[in-house]
Amino acid sequence: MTADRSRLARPAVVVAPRLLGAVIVSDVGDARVAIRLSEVEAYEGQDDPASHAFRGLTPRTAVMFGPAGHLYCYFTYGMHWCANVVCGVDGVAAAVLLRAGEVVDGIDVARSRRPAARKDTELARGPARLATCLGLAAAQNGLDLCDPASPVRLESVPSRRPALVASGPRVGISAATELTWRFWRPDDPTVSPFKAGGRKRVGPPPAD
DNA sequence: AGGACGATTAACT
DNA sequence: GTTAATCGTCCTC
Repeated sequence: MTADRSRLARPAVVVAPRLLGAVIVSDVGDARVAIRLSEVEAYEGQDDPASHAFRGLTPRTAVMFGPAGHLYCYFTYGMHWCANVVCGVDGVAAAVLLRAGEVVDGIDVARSRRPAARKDTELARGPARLATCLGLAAAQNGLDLCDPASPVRLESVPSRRPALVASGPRVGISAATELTWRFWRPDDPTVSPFKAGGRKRVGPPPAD
């Protein structure tokens, strides 16, 4: 069952924990890969200094400002693609970064796209790894995940927030590190390792 | 026009 | 534990 758009048209912080256990299905490249999500992060747009949309609408962030249920793909570190589910009402930027999951279909295709993975739990353990498994890049930016005819879809979104959800600071950011907007399934082996965010400090250490 | 930096990963010591 | 890879985006001249 493809996701109901109205359930995604809420703040990213509300939607994010509810996507744990949901399945994203990709038919990109005439091969199917499906991933059950185990780790996500919420980004709330113009109020959130860690969000790409913090400084307003640009060509890159335009999809984040659009209606919920679309795919926001971005390129980072000169080599990696990452994928988000757009949330919130039309005109308000919000998105959930898909950080990790378990490959539940197309495992041979996922392995071929991720030759460096030594174990199946590493295939989609990290946002760029997850996007690579699914074959997501620029061409998939903006796709409608709620359309049953779309090559990339969101399915099996739980009707209720899962009973077991862990939360903590988001990974790899240097602003708003006090917010615990990363959500994951505790004890799931596909959850990515935590890395403290931001670039290395230069200058005196923080005053306690 | 120039430069700093990044919602990361893999391969090192 | 550290670091190179690698380029689009955005900010500041």
